[in-house]
Amino acid sequence: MSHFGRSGPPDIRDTYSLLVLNMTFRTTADDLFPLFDKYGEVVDVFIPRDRRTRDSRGFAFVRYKYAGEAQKAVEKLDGRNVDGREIRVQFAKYGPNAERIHKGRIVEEVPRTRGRSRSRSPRPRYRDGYRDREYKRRSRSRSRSRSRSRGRHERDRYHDRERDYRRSSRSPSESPDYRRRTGIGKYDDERRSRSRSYNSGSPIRRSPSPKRSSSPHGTPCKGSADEKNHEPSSRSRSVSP
DNA sequence: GTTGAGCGTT
Repeated sequence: MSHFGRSGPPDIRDTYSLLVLNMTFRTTADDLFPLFDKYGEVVDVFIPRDRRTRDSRGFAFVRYKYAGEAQKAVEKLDGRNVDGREIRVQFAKYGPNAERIHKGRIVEEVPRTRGRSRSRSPRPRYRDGYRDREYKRRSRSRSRSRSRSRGRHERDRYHDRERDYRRSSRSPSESPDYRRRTGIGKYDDERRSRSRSYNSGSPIRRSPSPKRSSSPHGTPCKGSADEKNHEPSSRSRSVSP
């Protein structure tokens, strides 16, 4: 077994975590275990994988029982050619729960934003993250083009998935039937249709160009002019897709 | 089929 039959973090209390970088995406824990086990007692080998594709991310964590062995493995396996690529072995700095790790060993738990932070420099934590950008799907502020393929694929796939999800599921309050049955005024219907015109096509996408999106008084966009040309009554009835 | 700096698990 690659994961030692474990489901969660076994015991990193007295273990020394090593971070293996620059390894191939096809390298598995089973391939790293014999290599690292030769230089010491390996407690566990874990390779973070994608939550959706379950694909390797290209790095792994190897936990040793003793720091001496870990250090030895770092010096010996650092630069070792694995599967046609030289891996980079170094001590882990952070833990899964953001524990502070010194030499791969947990020194203290995650500190709060006060106290020790003053003493230490507010180093920019580059956890731009994998998780953050998955859940927050921020494709704007993330100008850090670190990876071209992976980020692009993730964003595209998530966009598609969200679009499908939003398209397939619809709240009853947004249903024309519901509005008609509840007896909401038709002016509301017009308002709704106007709102839909702005969102026509992209449900959540906002116009990237400010001059086009905000035209409060003049230079109406094509959509506004077109909308005014059309009859509101017919639009009210043609709200149903 | 791709990718390449990094810090992690049902």
